[in-house]
Amino acid sequence: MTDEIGDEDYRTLAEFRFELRRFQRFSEQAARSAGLTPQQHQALLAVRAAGDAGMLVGDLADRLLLQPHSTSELVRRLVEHNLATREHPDADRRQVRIALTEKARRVLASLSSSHRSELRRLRPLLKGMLEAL
Amino acid sequence: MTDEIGDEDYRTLAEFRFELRRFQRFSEQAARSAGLTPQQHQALLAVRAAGDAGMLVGDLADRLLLQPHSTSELVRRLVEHNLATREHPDADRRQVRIALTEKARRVLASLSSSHRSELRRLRPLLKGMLEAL
DNA sequence: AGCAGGTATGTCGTGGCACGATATATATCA
DNA sequence: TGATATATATCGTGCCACGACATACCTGCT
Repeated sequence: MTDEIGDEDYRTLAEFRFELRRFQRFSEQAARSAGLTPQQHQALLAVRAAGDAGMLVGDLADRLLLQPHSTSELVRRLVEHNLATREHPDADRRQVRIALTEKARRVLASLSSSHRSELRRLRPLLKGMLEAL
Repeated sequence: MTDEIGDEDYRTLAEFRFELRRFQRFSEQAARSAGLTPQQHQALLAVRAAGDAGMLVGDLADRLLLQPHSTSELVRRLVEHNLATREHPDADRRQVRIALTEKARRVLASLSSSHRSELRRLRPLLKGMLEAL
């Protein structure tokens, strides 16, 4: 929009996106090796990060940037795979509160550890590219 | 795998992924506003960053982390929308060299400028989260 | 030269995932 | 109590990358 973009900027932008794709590929691969789809992994992480009280379907939709009804389907699959439980709080019985199963917590702990390592490995590279912009 | 992951780590990982999703949403939205699919945008950026000589389908596949035949379909759509040209080099007539059209270069310049701004805006946030891991 | 095998790209059919449109259940408030 | 809003769910659809396979071309070996 404002100032010009030069060859070097294109290279940096392309390189940044390339590294993001590699990270996502790493993450997808790790999730699938653990028996999860990438989306299921992201859902577990978001619920776990929200704390012990669990999370509502709508809140999860906000964090995943999905439509509520897409999130509803995702949660159905989590329950189907014994990764989450659904519960209607008495306060508002339209809502559905999601909590993780023991199995989910176990799988997520392992995935998160390898992700932290991978991100630490990528850190200098990503920071360098962010500087270059 | 090695050391334990605590509540704080889960929050940082979840926040990092949330910001990545937001950036991708921004990027998708920007691409669609410019009349491109997100994949088309990434393809144009990769070809542009490769330089004036253009790029082979296989090289583009490597940069986009796609299968060559998926990339072939993507390139077909680029040509269809007057965003790229295909050419068989004399040296090896199996290959297809991709070059950007003027239209593509114009659209990409505008998109890249807004992406650079957005990334500069995000920079402190992303760097902070990378530190926290 | 000619053929066997490799390489670069392309075609076709399929599946998964998020979406739009719509439905259901529950809550809130005039 | 009825009207409207909110939270979640269901159903059918479309898109994109993939697997399986096909085609064109190249290269080395004999």
